[in-house]
Amino acid sequence: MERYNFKLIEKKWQNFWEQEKTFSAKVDNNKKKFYCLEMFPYPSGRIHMGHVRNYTIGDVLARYKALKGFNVLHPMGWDSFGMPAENAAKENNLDPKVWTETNINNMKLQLKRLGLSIDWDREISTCSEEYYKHQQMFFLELLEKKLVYRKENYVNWDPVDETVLANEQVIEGKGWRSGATVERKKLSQWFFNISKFSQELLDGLDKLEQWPTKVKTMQKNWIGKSFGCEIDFEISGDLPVKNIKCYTTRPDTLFGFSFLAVSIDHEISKYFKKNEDFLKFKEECSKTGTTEEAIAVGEKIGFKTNLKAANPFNPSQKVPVYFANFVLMDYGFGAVFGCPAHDQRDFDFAKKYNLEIKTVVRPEDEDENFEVKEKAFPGSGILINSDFLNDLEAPNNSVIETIKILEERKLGKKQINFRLKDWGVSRQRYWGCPIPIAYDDKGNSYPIPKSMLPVKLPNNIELNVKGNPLDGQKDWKKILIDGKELTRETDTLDTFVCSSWYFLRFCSPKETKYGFNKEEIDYWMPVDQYIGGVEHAILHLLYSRFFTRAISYKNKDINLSEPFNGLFTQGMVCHETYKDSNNNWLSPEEIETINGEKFTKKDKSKVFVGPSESMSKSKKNTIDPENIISNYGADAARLFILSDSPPEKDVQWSEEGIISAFKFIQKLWNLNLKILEEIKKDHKTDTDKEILKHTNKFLKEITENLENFSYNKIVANLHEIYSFFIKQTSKSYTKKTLKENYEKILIAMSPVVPHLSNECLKNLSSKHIKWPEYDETILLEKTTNIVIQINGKKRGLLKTDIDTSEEKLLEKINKDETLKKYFNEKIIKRKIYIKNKLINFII
RNA sequence: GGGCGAAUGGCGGAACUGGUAGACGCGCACGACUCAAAAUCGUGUUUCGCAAGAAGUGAGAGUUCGAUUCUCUCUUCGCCCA
Repeated sequence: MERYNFKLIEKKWQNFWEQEKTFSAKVDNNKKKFYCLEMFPYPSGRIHMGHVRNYTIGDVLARYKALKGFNVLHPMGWDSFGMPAENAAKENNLDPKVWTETNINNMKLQLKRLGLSIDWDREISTCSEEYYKHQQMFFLELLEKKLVYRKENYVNWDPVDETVLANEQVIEGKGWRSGATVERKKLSQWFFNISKFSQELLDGLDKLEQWPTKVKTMQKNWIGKSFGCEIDFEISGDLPVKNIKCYTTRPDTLFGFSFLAVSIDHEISKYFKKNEDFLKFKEECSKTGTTEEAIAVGEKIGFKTNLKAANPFNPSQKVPVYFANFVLMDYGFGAVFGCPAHDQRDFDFAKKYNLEIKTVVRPEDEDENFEVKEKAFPGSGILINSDFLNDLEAPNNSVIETIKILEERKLGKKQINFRLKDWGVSRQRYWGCPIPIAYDDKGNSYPIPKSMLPVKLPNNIELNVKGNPLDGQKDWKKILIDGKELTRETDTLDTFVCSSWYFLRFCSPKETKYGFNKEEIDYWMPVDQYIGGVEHAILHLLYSRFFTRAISYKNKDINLSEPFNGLFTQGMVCHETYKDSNNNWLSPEEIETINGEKFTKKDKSKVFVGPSESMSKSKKNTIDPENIISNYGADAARLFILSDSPPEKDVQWSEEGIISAFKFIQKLWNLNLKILEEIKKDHKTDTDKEILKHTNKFLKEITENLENFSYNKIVANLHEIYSFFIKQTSKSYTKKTLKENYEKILIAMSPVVPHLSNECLKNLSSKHIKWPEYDETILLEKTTNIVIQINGKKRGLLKTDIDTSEEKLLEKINKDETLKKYFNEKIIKRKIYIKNKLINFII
């Protein structure tokens, strides 16, 4: 048998597609469009298995839709700004630009070897001036529309490296590189007013029918709409503070009130500027990180003031006012009232400072003497010890009732609050899109005129400096606007900004006047299917949903709302983990299997096999896609990455699996050779019906599985139809039927194994390739197997004509010898007959 | 602590709106080819049992003629949030 030369054939087709520009997309108003997009990669240097899976899933869909007659847009680009480039450049003394471009070239070659149906003419890179120029323009536009503003905000500060850290660079409260304890530091930063769209972003989720509910729930929780009220607390004490406003979702627990806590940035802190103890306390607070998690996990500490807050329902009750580290200024009013019995944070705080813990809600199965002791009880129940609020059902009824009373007495008012905070986009880094702003010496900001864009990043600068390298660029920082000498902003934009509009840029990547061309986005947008990892379920997707709205805001010409009509989140690629007897991780290459047992190649010692986990360098269980493609070919890699698990779940990579896929490719090739021989002959008898039936059944199943993202089942379909055809070729058939049906099968499998399929189709001299429709009428069966159940247990199968009447079936059953023993002259109490499926006798 | 989801052979996983549990693949066993091995092809493969048969979809209950599928309780695991 001729060996299938995947290297030659895959290369041949990849060249063909490139030369013919097979996947080049053009606006065609007579054709229905399909925009298929996978999350673009960060150019780390090499593709990994996660990419292979992501892009194979997308490619199967794009190729299928193209065969279905859609005008498909399937682009690819690079999310090429960001910290890894800056870090790598620092370590190896390189220019981040050179590092990034080298990586892009390398990864592009790797992706091309996968045989993806990508329109490479639309390739974009977010670190290119042609890209970020438009991003700066958008920034200025949003600034004009007052969707961008500047304010002071906390950052994670590494005091040793003198640099700002991203949340993921803070590991257990320490800087990832220096190991120094991270501090909170206030910096003036730029913000996108995403919270203005909170309600819209929430409402929009309901329209996204083709999104996983899981992702929608996550976004809902992130936006965090809450229903509550603001309460005005009367303050007494030695300071000129009359009132403090609090936001609460649980006003019904007011009778459990035992302290009032405000953020260290609350406006009353101005009276404590000279208080040594307060300043010390403030410094203490700065040692906890800025994440919500760090604040939640960290110790709750407070600073007691001499102020007292009165309970609005009981003005004679006066409780102390504290500054507390767990109260955030940007949520509500930066002040909360403490009810220790029914909130764990308040409880911890009350325990520490010996404050009263008064129970005001009892669980339904407890009586009025119920008392909170070991931990807070935040659950639902019945109000107690609450005067006129007693016996209300908490929290549903009690919250509404309490707000009504507070409003009547003019003590507070109903308020909706969102957890979603504005998006801080300033990053104190070099390798990002410069923010097009300049300052005068008083710190006033000026937008850089659009005619002066892009603000280019300076090349070849010294990166091994403390803080932001752009800060040291004295010449670069100087700028003259309208005769005024100003200093440039040295912060760059968060890379999430780059990925918030790249899908628009893909529609018209060469447009020079603006970030996109209106006609092109009108045709292509929204993305019909977006595919990527669930790790971007919140931020990237939410920011993109914000960006399309922000661009459309106050703009008559542009009306974009949801950027991604369909979303699919694929699972991770996992692999077994290996350790040697010294508990060191071993990579799959260091291992060999002898008689089913695994040993190290080096010294033949025993290998301990651990559970399959997502591929990571630290566990050494990664597989390099490049080796896989070189050894087995792109088609085999594609086939296997799809085969074992549904795309939304994790898949386990295994040596056996890829080998099996590789063998199957060879089998398909052998089948092709056999059929090419057979169709030269002419047979007189025919078993055409069999071929027609199987082919149509296959086409029906594969089409349904493609539509439902059941790509793992497609592989099963391919195996089944192969088994049928390899047997069928030894039977008789007419030449024409064999050729026609085999051709349909080749087309149907081409989204999964495009190189092999196209080569086989070419050998058959096939033209006019389009998705083969199946014929339902061929699939109609004349007979069916009816399940015979007795008391719900399967006791036999009877082959009968389709739509057999109950009487006729009963006649048949009575004649059946093997079924007789089960009835055994017993009385049939009941019969359930489901036509063409089963009959159940209750005896 | 809260939310979401999952649990099916030795393994990955099928089973449409409640109707033949285990498709397809891996692994394993046996056979053919071979001096032999690999490759390839064929057959078998949920468990117990020689068989007839019985049990069986994380555990326990419920609804139903009938439950992997629906409801409730619990256990374990995963993801996200705190």
